[in-house]
Amino acid sequence: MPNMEHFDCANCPSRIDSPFHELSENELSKVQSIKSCTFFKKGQIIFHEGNRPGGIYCIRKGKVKLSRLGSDGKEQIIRFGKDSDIIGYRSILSGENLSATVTTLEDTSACFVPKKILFDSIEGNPKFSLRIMKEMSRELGEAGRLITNLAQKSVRERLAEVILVLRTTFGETAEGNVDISLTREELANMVGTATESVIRLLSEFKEDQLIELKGRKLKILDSDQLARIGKVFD
Amino acid sequence: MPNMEHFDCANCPSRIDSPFHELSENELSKVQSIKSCTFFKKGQIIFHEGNRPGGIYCIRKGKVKLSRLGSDGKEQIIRFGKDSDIIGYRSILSGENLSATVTTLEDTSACFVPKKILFDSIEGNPKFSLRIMKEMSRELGEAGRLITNLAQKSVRERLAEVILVLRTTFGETAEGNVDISLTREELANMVGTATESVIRLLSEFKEDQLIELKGRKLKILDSDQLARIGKVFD
DNA sequence: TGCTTTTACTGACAAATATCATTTACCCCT
DNA sequence: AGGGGTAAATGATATTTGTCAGTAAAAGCA
Repeated sequence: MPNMEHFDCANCPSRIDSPFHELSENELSKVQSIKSCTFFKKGQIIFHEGNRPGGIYCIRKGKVKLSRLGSDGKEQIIRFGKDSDIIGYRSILSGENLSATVTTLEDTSACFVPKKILFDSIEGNPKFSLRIMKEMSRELGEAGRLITNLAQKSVRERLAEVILVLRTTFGETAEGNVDISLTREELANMVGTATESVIRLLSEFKEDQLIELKGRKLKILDSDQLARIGKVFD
Repeated sequence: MPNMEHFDCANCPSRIDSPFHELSENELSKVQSIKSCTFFKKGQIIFHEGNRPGGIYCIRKGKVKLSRLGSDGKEQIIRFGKDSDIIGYRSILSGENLSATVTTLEDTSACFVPKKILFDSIEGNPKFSLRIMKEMSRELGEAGRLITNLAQKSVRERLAEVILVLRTTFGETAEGNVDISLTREELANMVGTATESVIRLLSEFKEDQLIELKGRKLKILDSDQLARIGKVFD
């Protein structure tokens, strides 16, 4: 049973970047009074693909992966969520089942907002609606890029790109490592390849002094060269 | 220079299925008075990736493909649009450049709605907003499925699935052919493979009596077996 | 309709990647 | 801090898919 605590939205640093930033004081206090905050340990599942959620989660602090099962039962990581991201809203808005499973990658605290509040906010505040739409638009653009990469790039290219994307998404620790800990299998499940291929290619990148590896800690040494390998132009 | 004509939204059969169905008579008449209808011949480009559109198009009648250029300059077909679909709204809503090029696959008539009207409709009508969000949610779900397939399925599996998806999307002609005409290269640009591979696999499917081929006309003979090959369970 | 350009097809070969089996390392838990 | 269990690494091999070259067919246009 997850730990509960009632955080204050008004002081939540993650709110500034979330759609809830668009709400009036009044609207926010309604969210505040109804939401519930939950603590998830690393590896816990927040949402399960196929279920119908009763609301969304707004991530206060933490990291999660969104993944789907392919037809062979293999996990495919679609995207990540971190501080201030909201998850589960796609399913709520479309009225479909959850299309992805959400799993924490480290200890995470997130606030559950019942769907009624979400719909009320959309009903009453066009700025909030627009903010949600903007978020979805961004995600759709991102999905299109991912589709093109998966369809056209080689495994080697995709892995190089994934390494760079991870740094962009999660940043670096004080020691200069990419600030996310993933297994080789999870990397493979992002790239869409076999775990062994990821292992071999990482060794190659390490051999070529593009990255440094210490267990799951990964440091980027030559991002220019990685970008060239991954054909990342932007 | 495309041909112009002013169609009546109120009588537009495509409006029923589009987000504009949510507008009041008043709101609709404003759209009606400002929109402009355009005729595009087969093969014409409606939107060009990277540009900033001044509004969206609502497809009255026709078929289009949405595609992006990969880093090697190869086309990737992301999805299709047909009667009652709206295109270009992602870019308008996110404020980003167009992420895809839209090209007509046959003669198409579509109505241009300036972005101001779109924003006004969102501002003034939450039902319209919700309808747009629902549409985007559906697309995001679809994108997630596509990502998983591209990452995990073999070329053979993907082609089998694509054939079935095309029939679901476009239906069949009176003769029983899938009601869309695509080149082998375009099929390859959906599947994410080389044109030669598509040609070989199509011949194989034909050999195995799963499909019938006459030039670009394609008839599905055994959709169950195709679904099994493509690992399509739903 | 006939002509020109594009598209479709075929084969041979090369390259990339998956698969399977085995060993080694390391993570995590109590 | 030790040890069981999972993850990582490596090698050998099979399979899939891409590439290149060349020919045949068909679509589109004057």
